[in-house]
Amino acid sequence: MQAEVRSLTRKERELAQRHDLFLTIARQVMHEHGFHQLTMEHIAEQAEYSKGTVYQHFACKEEILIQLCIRSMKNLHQLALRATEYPGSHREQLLAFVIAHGLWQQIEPNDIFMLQNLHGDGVLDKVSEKSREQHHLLEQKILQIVISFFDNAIRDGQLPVVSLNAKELVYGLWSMCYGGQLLCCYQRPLVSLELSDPAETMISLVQVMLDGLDWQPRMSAAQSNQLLERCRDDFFAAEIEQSKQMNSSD
Amino acid sequence: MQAEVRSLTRKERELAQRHDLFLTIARQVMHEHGFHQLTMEHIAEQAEYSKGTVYQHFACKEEILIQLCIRSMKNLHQLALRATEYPGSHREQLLAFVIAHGLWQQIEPNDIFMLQNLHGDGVLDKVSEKSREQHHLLEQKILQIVISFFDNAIRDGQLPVVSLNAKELVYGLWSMCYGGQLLCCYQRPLVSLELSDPAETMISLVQVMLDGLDWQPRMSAAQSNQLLERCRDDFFAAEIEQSKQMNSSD
DNA sequence: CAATAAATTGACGCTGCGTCATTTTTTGAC
DNA sequence: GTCAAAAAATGACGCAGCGTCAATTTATTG
Repeated sequence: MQAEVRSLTRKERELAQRHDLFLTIARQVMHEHGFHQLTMEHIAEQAEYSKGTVYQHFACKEEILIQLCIRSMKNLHQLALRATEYPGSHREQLLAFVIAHGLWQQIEPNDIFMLQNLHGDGVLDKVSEKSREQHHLLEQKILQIVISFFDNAIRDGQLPVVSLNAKELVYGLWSMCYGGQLLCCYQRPLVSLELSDPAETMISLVQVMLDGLDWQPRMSAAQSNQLLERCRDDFFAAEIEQSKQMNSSD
Repeated sequence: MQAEVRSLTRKERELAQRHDLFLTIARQVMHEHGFHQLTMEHIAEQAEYSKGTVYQHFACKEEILIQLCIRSMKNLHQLALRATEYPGSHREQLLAFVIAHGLWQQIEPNDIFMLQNLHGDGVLDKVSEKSREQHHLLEQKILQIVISFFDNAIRDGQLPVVSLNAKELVYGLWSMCYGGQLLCCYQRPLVSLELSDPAETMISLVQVMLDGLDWQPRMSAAQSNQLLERCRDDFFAAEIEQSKQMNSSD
């Protein structure tokens, strides 16, 4: 019985290991040549397996993409959870998340391309129901954390209730962060805006938005910079290190 | 001589007409089935020409896409130009543009998909230098108009100079509007945010941002709504009508 | 009307997806 | 250790769609 179990787990380990190998190779190829250059043959070749074996793990190219996206979003989710633990005001916690979001992008700039491709036409249709659900759930979890920052601030009287509710404000924040990341990827249109540090600019822009909401306590530019440094060099250090290791192993 | 000229122009007219026909069919197919379902064969078939003839007009699928994007962005450019003529404060002019942007999206929701696909992986690489330049130029022109709203407001002392300059603020505005449009397209993730009217929400969010900048004169919710109605029902009526006609002819 | 130029066609080669019958490897009973 | 049954791996195959180009059709002109 024990032998049977051990045997099964060895098999399973091998399977999981290969699954990871394929994902890792796919990621590398995608980052070097883009999603549309990624071919199942190429992955198989690189991994020294045949195409059929790759197809035993992933029903299609798109399935590989979404699994890589899920991997990346798990990192973001970790960062979001960590941000809820930031010792400070609700406003600082939200900003910690925005900073984490920027760091997440900086650690692996190509991941945002994957996310963009995931929403490209016909991709989500081809993907397995399971992966789609997993991705959606992860997105909802992150979203819920961000909503809670707003809800908590409203509850504690630090964010006055205006015509916009918490969810609408999250829509704005999400739009700006996501849109900003995409624009940075596009590169071409942005050069004329001469941004020296888009991630830092984004933090200031979020501060402007929070000021517009009159979210207390307000923060000076110096306080904002201090928060950024604390988050980057200290508070998220462990998560960043972990992400970096995950990515460098590819 | 005249006969020769007349003959040439007739030829040219026919050519231009067919060029438009192909674009129009491509647009329709894309809106019905998405970019990756668009095939040169299909276009040729629908237009009752052969594939080779389509290839005399467009070197590849991607060239069709970018030309459609250029078409759509010309509409947006018209709206931006019109916004500069809005009789009101600089703040109102900027908001008029944001409103126009929302209307532009509402008139043809699928156009934003085209723009997203344009930035998808490997698309801009395949496109002709000429189209890429044309697209870029159009984008720059629109961007320049938006920058000028900020510059003018700063010059006239209505927008106090803060740590962010005009271009950085445009980055924020653009990120939010563009990101918001994309999120609306994705549909799935947004349902949990329960937005009744994303376009209207976006205007309020921009107002929040402008309040955060302390851009004078401030506007009440009532004034904001009034501006929206004036823009939608009156000020941009001609441009909207024109766009609608262009799109319905497909 | 014929010669020439221009436009149009669709068969062809190619790449890459996804399948599945065949081959190879692993397993476990004896 | 041997062998039959099960599991895993393989790559040839069919298919779709891109882009090309030699051959054909249509238009122009002296």
